[in-house]
Amino acid sequence: MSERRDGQRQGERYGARNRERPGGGTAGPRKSQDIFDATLDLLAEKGYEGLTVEGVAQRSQVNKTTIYRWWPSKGALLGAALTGARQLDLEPPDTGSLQGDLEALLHTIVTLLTAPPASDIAVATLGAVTHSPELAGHVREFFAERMGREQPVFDRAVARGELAADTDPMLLVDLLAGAAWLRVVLRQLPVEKDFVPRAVRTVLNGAGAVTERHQL
Amino acid sequence: MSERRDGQRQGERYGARNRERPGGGTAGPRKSQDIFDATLDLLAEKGYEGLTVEGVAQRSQVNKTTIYRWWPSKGALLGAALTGARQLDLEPPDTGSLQGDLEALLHTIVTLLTAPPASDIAVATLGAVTHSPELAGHVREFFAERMGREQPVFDRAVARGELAADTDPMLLVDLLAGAAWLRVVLRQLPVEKDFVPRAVRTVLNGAGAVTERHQL
DNA sequence: CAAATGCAACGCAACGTTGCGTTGTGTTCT
DNA sequence: AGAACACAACGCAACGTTGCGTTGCATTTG
Repeated sequence: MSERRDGQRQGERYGARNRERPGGGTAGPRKSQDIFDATLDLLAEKGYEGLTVEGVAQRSQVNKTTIYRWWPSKGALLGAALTGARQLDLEPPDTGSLQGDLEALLHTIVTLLTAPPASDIAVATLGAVTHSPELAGHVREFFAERMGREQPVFDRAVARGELAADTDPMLLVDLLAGAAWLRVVLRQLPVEKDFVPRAVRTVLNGAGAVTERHQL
Repeated sequence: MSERRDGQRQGERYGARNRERPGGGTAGPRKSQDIFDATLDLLAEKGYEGLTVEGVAQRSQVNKTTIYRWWPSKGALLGAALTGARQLDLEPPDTGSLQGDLEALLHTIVTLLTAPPASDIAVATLGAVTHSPELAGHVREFFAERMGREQPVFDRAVARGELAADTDPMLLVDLLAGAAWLRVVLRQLPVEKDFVPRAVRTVLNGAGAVTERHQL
């Protein structure tokens, strides 16, 4: 039932991304933005299974033939819609300390996974990875690109002496982000207030008791 | 002839009434085991979306009506099938040290997520959590029960002085298991040989550089 | 004009449901 | 004991519905 209850995607609707038809860049239907909006809206509302091409066509005021002429499948359509979605663009932080950066990073992730309407899109998309190889490819690229953008956080930390130079940044990110995913989606437990600082502290300082600490 | 053959025992279909049958086990259709097997097989083969009730009926040599008489939906059927699946029962380890236990635990998880055929079932099931609230409930219970069974690992570690008494065990498990999930499913990267020991070492000792370590 | 879109219909598969007949296994009644 | 019965479970066939993805042809639009 809910109609356009979002309202923040609208602003960037005319972002001129797919508008270059004559020039010959990225092609797409004339109303591609409407189609993408409808796709993400419906994904958020009904999940990946409930997302239907015919539903998208109806909401975006487009014939379903048009959609099929440009994208061969539901996965491809969603992939294209996500590519244009700025909602998942998270700026990597720079707070001055590694702990601060990681806390900001994890906090952003938790927010993305819990705060509607972005959370509906994010959770449904990541959950659909196991169903659509096409989507899986997009998600893989997304994570790879994100990792690249987060690299400076760790470079700075090494420069500050907060991190051993041979540390694997991806492992740290995976530990933190993975814990958030597991907690929110699989365990379906609320994220306590201190989840973020505790997780970061554990990853940085360890949970080991006060026994010996082998120096490097 | 009497024509009251069906439709009146709706109330006692699933749930409470699954008692003694000739087989002596938990009941359902006579060939429930065949049905469950077919369900998990097809799930592994085609994923959650490709899993169809009619496919299960065909493979298990049962009419689809029979399946619908006992389970109202695909999610319910899969939930029932998973309940009987012993493949996901992982014995919590007891190696003598916390590090050893956690490595064993994480190794089991990584194996479960990567080694067919169990991995197909596990990945598809966990991925389907975002699509079926019914399944989500089962998964939540599964994780809760697992956490309970893993508790002794941490109790022993505290007793040995390897872990501060106020440590949150679930956080450690979530960090490790979440990282595995993210690495395997979302990033779709291979798990390196030393992933397990490195992850455990990070969680126990921290990734912080050799600066000061605040002593408790 | 030509490309893009609209439209209507199609075959296909799976959904979930229904009515009715059949099987199998106990129970009861001579 | 053996025939008759009761009843739950099962099979079968068909139904209407939805969504998929496709096709041929008319119409709009730049």
